[in-house]
Amino acid sequence: MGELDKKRELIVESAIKRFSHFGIQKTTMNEIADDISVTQPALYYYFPDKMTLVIAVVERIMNQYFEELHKCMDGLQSLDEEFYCILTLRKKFMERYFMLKLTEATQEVGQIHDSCQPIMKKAHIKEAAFVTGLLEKAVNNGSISKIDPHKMSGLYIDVLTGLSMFVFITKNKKLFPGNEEFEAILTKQEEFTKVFISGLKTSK
Amino acid sequence: MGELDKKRELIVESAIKRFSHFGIQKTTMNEIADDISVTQPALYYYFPDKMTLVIAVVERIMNQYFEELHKCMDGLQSLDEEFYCILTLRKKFMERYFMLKLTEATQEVGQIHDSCQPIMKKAHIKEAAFVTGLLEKAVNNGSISKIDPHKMSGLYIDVLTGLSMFVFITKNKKLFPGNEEFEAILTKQEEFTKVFISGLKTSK
DNA sequence: ATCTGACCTTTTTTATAATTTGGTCAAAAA
DNA sequence: TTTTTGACCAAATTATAAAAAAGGTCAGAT
Repeated sequence: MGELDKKRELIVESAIKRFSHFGIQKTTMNEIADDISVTQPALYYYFPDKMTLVIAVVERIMNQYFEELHKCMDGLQSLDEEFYCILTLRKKFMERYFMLKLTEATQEVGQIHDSCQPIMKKAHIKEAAFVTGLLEKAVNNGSISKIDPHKMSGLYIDVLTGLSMFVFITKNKKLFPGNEEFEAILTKQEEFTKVFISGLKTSK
Repeated sequence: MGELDKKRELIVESAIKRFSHFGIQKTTMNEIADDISVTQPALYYYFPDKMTLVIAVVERIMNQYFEELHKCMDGLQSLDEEFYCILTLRKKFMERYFMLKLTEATQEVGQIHDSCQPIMKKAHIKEAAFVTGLLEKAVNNGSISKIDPHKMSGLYIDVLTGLSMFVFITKNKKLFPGNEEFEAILTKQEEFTKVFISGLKTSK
């Protein structure tokens, strides 16, 4: 890793910290510049604009997610275990990066968030493909019936996301969701997963 | 029905029309007064404030929903048919009364919407109880396994609502959702319902 | 190749005035 | 007595303009 990439890393790390805590909108390029003890124009030597930096940050987070996803999946056998692992990891990342509003439960439509859309879509497809893989394995196992893995993985992830939004919107009268909200989400998702897997065993 | 109630009806009907089209916030008491050809203070003889009128409107809508729900349920046998009927009716009402934002997919927290919360909660409980009844019947039928009807009905409705929010938030870049969005919601809900019912047959 | 100070333009914030809206009340009309 | 009105008020909303802050550029220093 060259000196240039090393500095880029430094910038991204500072950005992740500030974005996670204050949100993207409330973080200025000046603050990030101060963090790494350079003037603000120096930042623009490494990232042409804020949008590019945001994308780099989101990309890094999603990569980390998939890295941990593969790691925690190690040694698991049943679909139940695997799905539970996904739910837990999702909760972890949702709590950690809630302020980035990547699932944009709000509709403060900044062009910044629009720029994240392609990368989030890519991540969504990747995650769906991963779940599809798990389902295909289970089908071949014979542990579930011959459903359409692609279709079912999409449905599964959409419901998970939908349940998150449901809890955030209906129970989130406070400014920020607390541990209770994240726990409520996980509980609902677990309940759903149980029935869902049962359904996959006999469906069609 | 006395003369007083008749006029109240008139006011509520005008309010429903304007609320459905322009939303609650963008409808003024003056406009409603004009609709029924009286001055604005006359309105306050029938409803002490706007909040009370809004509640009357929402109550009327929910009553209509449950009335139609019972009606369209007539003669249906299987859980599949009954759930499909619910989905269709939900779509109908969601399309018709979207502008009231009763599920508040937005977080424009007006005290007006807060005042609707109790009545919406009541309606939610009522709907959940209704679905619970369907599930109990199915359990006694033997058409599904001995699950917890109360818990499963809550889960089912939460997922339905979550899927609505999911589509609205992720696909609604336009100001208003169109027919495509409502269709997308219905499709997802149908797919989910299929697996869900399968799951109920073998769960636990 | 990396960084800075000076500079520019566009957004966002702030402060303030104008308007609208929800709501009240004494008195008139029915 | 029941219903409606015109006149009125206070709070919320909107409109406008000024001030500040933000993103971004660039020639030149290191």
